[in-house]
Amino acid sequence: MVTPDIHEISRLLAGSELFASLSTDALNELAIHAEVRTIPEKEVIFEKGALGSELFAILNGRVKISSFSEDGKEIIFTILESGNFFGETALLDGQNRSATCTAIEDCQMVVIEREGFTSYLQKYPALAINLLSLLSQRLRKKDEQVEEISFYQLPARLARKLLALAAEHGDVVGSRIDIAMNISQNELANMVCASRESVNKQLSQWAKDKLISLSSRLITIEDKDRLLEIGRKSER
Amino acid sequence: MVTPDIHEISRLLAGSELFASLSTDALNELAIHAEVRTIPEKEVIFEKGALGSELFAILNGRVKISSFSEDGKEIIFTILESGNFFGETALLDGQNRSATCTAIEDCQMVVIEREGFTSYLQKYPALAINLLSLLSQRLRKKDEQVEEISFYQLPARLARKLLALAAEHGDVVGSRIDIAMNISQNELANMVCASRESVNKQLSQWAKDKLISLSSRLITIEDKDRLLEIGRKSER
DNA sequence: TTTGAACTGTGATGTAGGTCACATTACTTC
DNA sequence: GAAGTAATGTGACCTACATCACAGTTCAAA
Repeated sequence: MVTPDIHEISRLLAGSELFASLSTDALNELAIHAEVRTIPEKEVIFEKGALGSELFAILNGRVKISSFSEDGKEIIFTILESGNFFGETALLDGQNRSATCTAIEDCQMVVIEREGFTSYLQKYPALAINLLSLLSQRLRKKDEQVEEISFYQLPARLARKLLALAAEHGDVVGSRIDIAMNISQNELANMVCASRESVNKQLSQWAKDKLISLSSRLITIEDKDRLLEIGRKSER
Repeated sequence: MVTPDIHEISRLLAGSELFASLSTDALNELAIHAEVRTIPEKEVIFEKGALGSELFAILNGRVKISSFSEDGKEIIFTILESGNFFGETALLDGQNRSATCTAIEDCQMVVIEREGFTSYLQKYPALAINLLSLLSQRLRKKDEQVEEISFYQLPARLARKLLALAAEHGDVVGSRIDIAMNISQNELANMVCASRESVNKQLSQWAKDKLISLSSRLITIEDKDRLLEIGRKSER
């Protein structure tokens, strides 16, 4: 665990969607309650149901937010990356962790404890209002997630997820987009509520049809328009 | 549209989960920006995609929050009643309405416009913090909704939904619980992401097995324990 | 008190996609 | 480089539920 000086932490915080709008003085004040933490790939940061009220702001690396059923099935709610934050739910409503969070790459985070944060919220209403806006957007996204699961069938869901991953985490290479996150087809299946086998078959089919190309752990979107098309039609 | 005096509105606001903790003075101040509105059964209060930034606090009656697919399928996210509020998403993140809202009974609401509300948020950080906590709880509930859809199959989903409706909106009559909301089996199906026919067949079966009893627009839970059991097992 | 319209009940049929059971390939680490 | 583990690819089979197509009921309004 590295702990740089206050001004360094303050500078790092300014890169987070949550704290971006705060003044340097305000950030310095918050930085007192913060520390920088390094987390290796595959480490579980917290588990659903656990106690805990730390807030995490990602400096670099990626994290998955997921939940597991009794018999071990996983659903991945979202993947977060540099600039995003998480852990706010348990912090704000005082209950247990609502989902499990796992590093899918080596990560660095700024970690803030509840006390520091809530007193700070009270002092800087602008932060509270910014957070309200961000939470609203998250609610909106979750509504969309529910809609996708219930309205669309697998091909549309998968096409949409690929496009969303490309937009959020992809690298544009000419007219193609690489999705090179540290994600297996199994995890991709868990994002679209489908079995690994079904996802694999659909991806293979699309690879044959030149909509995408597959190489190990890398999906490249070759024909964005046709994927968009598939994502639009085929309602359930 | 009835518009009672400020003190009356202020008194009504105090009954809302959102404003309950505010002082009388603070409520009076907010009441200036509020009006009382009466909405008849079946009226659409706002539609997904529309512009609008009013916040609604329900005084009495019930409302459904839902969304429709291209080809007319509906998914009902939640049913809200007296004491609940809605409309905050578009207000807080400044985007369009994220879902459609329809009165399922005659309703009375207190309606507050964005300007009044946001200036107020800034002035009373306690309100902001209360709202943050409530939004977190809503996020938590949405996560659960996604989990239910993807982990459980119809019987479990339906059993859980009946129990949830009973807990939130039911009337206890001896050892039974009546769910007498103004809801058709079709709408119940839309709450559990299933077809009306499947829901009907499952309900009929349970009625035969004396787990529930059905009379027109009224479902009575006769054997809560067995429903709980069904809600627990039968993972997908 | 009749007459639509909306809701409920129930069988027959179809299918998306899950599950199972492997084979093949890639990635680690010794 | 060998050996083990994790990830991918692919067919055969099965089942939960949707869809379809009615018939019977209840409700409202005329």
